[in-house]
Amino acid sequence: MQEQPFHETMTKTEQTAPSPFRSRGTSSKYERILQSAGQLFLQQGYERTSMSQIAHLAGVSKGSLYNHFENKAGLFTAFFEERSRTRLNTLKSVSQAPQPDLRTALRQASATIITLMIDPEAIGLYRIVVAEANEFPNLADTLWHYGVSRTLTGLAEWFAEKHAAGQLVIEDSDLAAEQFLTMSQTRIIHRTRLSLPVDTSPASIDEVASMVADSFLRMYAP
Amino acid sequence: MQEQPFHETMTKTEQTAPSPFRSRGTSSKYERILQSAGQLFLQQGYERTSMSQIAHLAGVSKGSLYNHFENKAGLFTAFFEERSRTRLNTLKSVSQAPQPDLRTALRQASATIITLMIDPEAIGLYRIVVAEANEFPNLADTLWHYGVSRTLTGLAEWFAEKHAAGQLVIEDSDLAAEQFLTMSQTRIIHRTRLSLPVDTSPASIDEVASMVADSFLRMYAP
Amino acid sequence: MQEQPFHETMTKTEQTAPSPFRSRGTSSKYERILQSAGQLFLQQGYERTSMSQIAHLAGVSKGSLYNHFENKAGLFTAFFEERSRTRLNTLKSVSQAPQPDLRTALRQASATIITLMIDPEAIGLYRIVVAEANEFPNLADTLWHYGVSRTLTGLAEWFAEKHAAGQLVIEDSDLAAEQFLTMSQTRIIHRTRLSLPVDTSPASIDEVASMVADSFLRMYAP
Amino acid sequence: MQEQPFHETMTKTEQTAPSPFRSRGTSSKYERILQSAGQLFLQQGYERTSMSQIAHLAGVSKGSLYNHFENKAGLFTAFFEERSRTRLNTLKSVSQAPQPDLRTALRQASATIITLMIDPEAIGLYRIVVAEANEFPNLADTLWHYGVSRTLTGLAEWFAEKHAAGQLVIEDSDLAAEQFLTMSQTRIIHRTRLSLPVDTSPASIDEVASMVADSFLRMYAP
DNA sequence: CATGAATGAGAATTCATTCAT
DNA sequence: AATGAATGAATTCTCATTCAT
Repeated sequence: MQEQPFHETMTKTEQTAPSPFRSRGTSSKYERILQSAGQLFLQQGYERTSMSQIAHLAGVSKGSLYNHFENKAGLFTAFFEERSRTRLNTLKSVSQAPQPDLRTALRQASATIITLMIDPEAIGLYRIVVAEANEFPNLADTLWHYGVSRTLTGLAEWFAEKHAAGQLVIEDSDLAAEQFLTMSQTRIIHRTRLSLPVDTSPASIDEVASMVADSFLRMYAP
Repeated sequence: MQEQPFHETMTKTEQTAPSPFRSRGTSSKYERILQSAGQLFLQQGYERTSMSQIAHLAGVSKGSLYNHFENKAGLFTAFFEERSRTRLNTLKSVSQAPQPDLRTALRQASATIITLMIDPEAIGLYRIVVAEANEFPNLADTLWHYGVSRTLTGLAEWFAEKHAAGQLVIEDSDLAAEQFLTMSQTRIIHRTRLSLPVDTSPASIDEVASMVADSFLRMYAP
Repeated sequence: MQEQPFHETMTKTEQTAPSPFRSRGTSSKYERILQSAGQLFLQQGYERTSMSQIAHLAGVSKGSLYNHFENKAGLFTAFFEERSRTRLNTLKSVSQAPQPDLRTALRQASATIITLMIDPEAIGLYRIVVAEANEFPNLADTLWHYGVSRTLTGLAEWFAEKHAAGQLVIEDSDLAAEQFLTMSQTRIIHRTRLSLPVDTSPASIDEVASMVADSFLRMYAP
Repeated sequence: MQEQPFHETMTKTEQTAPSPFRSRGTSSKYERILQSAGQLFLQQGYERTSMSQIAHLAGVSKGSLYNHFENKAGLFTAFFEERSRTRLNTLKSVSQAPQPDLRTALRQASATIITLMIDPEAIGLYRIVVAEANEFPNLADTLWHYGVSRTLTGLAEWFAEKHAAGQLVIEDSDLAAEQFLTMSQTRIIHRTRLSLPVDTSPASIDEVASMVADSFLRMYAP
C-alpha cells in the first residue's frame, strides 16, 4: 500500500500508565476495578452487572469499590468516560499527502470508519449509550465527543481542502462529512449493532466502502 | 398536496378495538398485561421493569401474570412481537400514480421514513433490540421483519419501476433502497436514537429529506 | 416346588373397579386423581407435590380436585388410605398343609416378607409415613393396620400351631412373630429404606432368609 | 452397677463451647444459623422449613444466611453433616474388662443401643434421611458413617474377642453384629420411628434388651 | 485504605384455594 | 360437576450499600 491517505490515531496506549505511583507491581487497584467493571458492563449491561461481580473479577473486596467510587452509577460513568476517551479510535485526520487517486482515498477512509465502528469496544459502547439513554443521558455526549465529532471534523477539514483544490465541489463540508459518515454505516455497521448476521470480512467492508466512495463522488465530483 | 406518491399503511388502529364489547376498564386481562408491560419495558428497559410494576399498572395480581405468560422473558418477547407487528408502521409501498415530479416523491418518501422512525414507539423498540441483543437475539429479527424489510422491499420495487421507466438508472435496486434508507437516517434519526438534542420539526425533517432526495438524484439520475 | 407353606394374598386387583358406575369408558375421574396423586406423592413427597401437577397428570382441571376432595391434605390421606388398603401385600397366613421341612417353610416366609417389604410401593409408603409423621400422625396407624398387623397375626398363628404340634417351643407367639419380622429386616430392607446400595437379587434375599430361619430355629427349636 | 461392659463415647459436649470467649448471645453467627436451621429442619423437615424462619430464629437477617451458605440445600447438608458428626452418639466399643456375666453385658449393650437410637436427635436425623432420600442421596452415607458403622464395628470386635475366648461360637462376627443391632430395634425403635405410641421407659427398654440378649445367646452360645 | 459480614428491600416465581361461568 | 383464570401470601435468592475491624 503505497499511500496513506488518512491517519488513524492510536490511543490504546494512553491508558497504560495513568498513575505511575499507584500500583505495587502491576496496575493500581483503581485501574483494575475500572477494567473489570468495563468488561462486565460491556458484556452484560448496567443492570445485569453487580458490584459483587466487579469486585470478584477485579480481585478486590466489595468495600474497596466504594473507596474509589461513590456508588455503582459513579463507577459506571467513570468506566464509560475512560473507555470512550482511551479506546474509541477515530478517524481524526486525513493526511495531506499528495493523493494521486481521490476515489481510493475516499474508499480507504470509509473502510477505516467501518472497521473502527464495528470494533467490539465501539459496538459495546454504542449499545450502552442506547440502552441507558434514559437513565444516563450524559453518556451520549461523551460518546459523541470522543467518538463522532473528531471523525466528523477530520472529514470536514479534508473535504474543505479538496473543495479548495477543486477536486470536489462541496459547499457545506460539515454536511458532506455527516453524509459520508452516515453512508458508511450502510449494512455492516447497522446490522452489527443489532447483532444481526453480517459479513464483516475485509472484502465485504471494502465492497461497502467502494460503494460509498462512488456514490460520494457522484454527489460531489466537479 | 396534490399527489400521494407513497402509501403508508396505518396499523395503529388495529389494536384499538380488540374486544369490541369490552369497555376499556374490562378489556381482556391478557391485553391489559401486554399493554402495561409494553409501556414499562419501553420506558425502563427489561431489567429495570419488575413483574410487580407490570401487575400494578395492569391492575392485576402478580400471580395473574403467570397465568398468561410463562415468565418474564416470555411476557417480554410476547410484548415485543405484538408491538413490532401492530405498531411498527412502515413505508410499505409507493403509489404507482403518475408522478409529475420525481424529486418531490423522493423527498416525501424520505420524510415519511424519518417521521416513522423517530416515532417514540419505533425508537423504543430499536433501543430495546440494541440493549437486549445479547440476552434476546431474536428481537432483531422481529424488528427487521416487521420494521425494515417491508420498507426496503417497497422502495426497491419503486426504484425498479423508475429504472424501467427510464427515470432513474439503477442496476441494483435493493442496494439503492438500502442507501436511500441509510441516508434518510442522517442526523435526525441517529441523534434521536441516542437521545441527543435534535430538531425534529417538520421543517427540519423536510430539510434532511430534501438533501436525501438531491443526493439520491445525483447518484442515480440518468 | 412341592409345598406351599405360606400364602400371600394378592390384593392388587382389588382396586380395579371400586366404582363401576362412575367412569365414562375408562376409570372414573375420582380414581384418576387418586392414582395420579399417588404417583406424585410417592415420588416427591407431600410438600414437593403441587395440586397443579396432580391435575395435569390426571388430565383434569385444578378445580376438579376440589370437587372430589376437600383440600390437599384430604386428597393426601385419601391416597394413602387407598394405597395402603389395596397395594400393601402382606403375608397374611401360612398354609396348614403338612410340612416335611420346617426350615424351608421359615426360609420361604422370610423371603416373602423381604420381597414384599422392598417393593417400591411399600418402601414409598414407609417413607411417606416417616417423613410426614409430625404433620399426619394417622398415617402410621394406617400403615400398621394394613401392612404390619396382618403379617404379625399370620405369623403368630402359625407359630402357635407349630408350638401345639411340638415342632417349636414358643411361649409368646406374638413376640416370636415380632422377632421373626424384625430379623427379616436385616440388611436388605433396612438399607433399601435409606436408598443405600444393596443387593436385592433373589439369591441375596434367600441368603438373608436362610440366616433368619437358622437363627429362629436355634432360638425356638425344641 | 459394678461392671461397665461397654463404653459410650459422649460427644454432646463437643459443641457446647465452640467459641469460649463469646457469650451465648454473640456466639458466632455461623453457629447460630446452623443451630436454628437444625432445630427447624428436625422439627418440620426440609421443605416445610423456610429460610425466613431460620433467619428469624437465629436472629439474623435473611441475607446473612447467604453470606455463610450457598443456598438452602447447602445449609441443609451442612446442618446434617454437623449434627451427624457431633450429636450421633454411638456404641463405639465394649470394654475388655473381665465380665463375670456375659448375658448382662449383652443386655446392657442392647439397652444402650436402644436408648441411643430413640434419642430425639437420632430419630430426627433418621426421619430426614428417609424423607429426603431422593433429593439428598448423600445423607444416608453420612448417617451410616457417623451413626451405624462405628456401632457395628465395636460390636463385631467384641464378638470376635468372645469367640476367641470360647464364650461364644461366632464364625461371622460382622453378621452377628448386624443381627444384634437389628434385633435391638424390635418394637421400641421401630415404633418410635413411626411416631407410634410405645413405652420407652427404662423398664420397657430393659425388657426388650433382655429378650435380645437371651435370643442372641441361644443363637451363639457354645 | 482494605476488608467482608450484615442488612433489608425487593426481585421472580410458585402455590393452594376460590369462584364466576 | 367441570373449568381455569384470579388471587395474594409465601418462597428462595440477589443486591447495593454500610460499617466495625
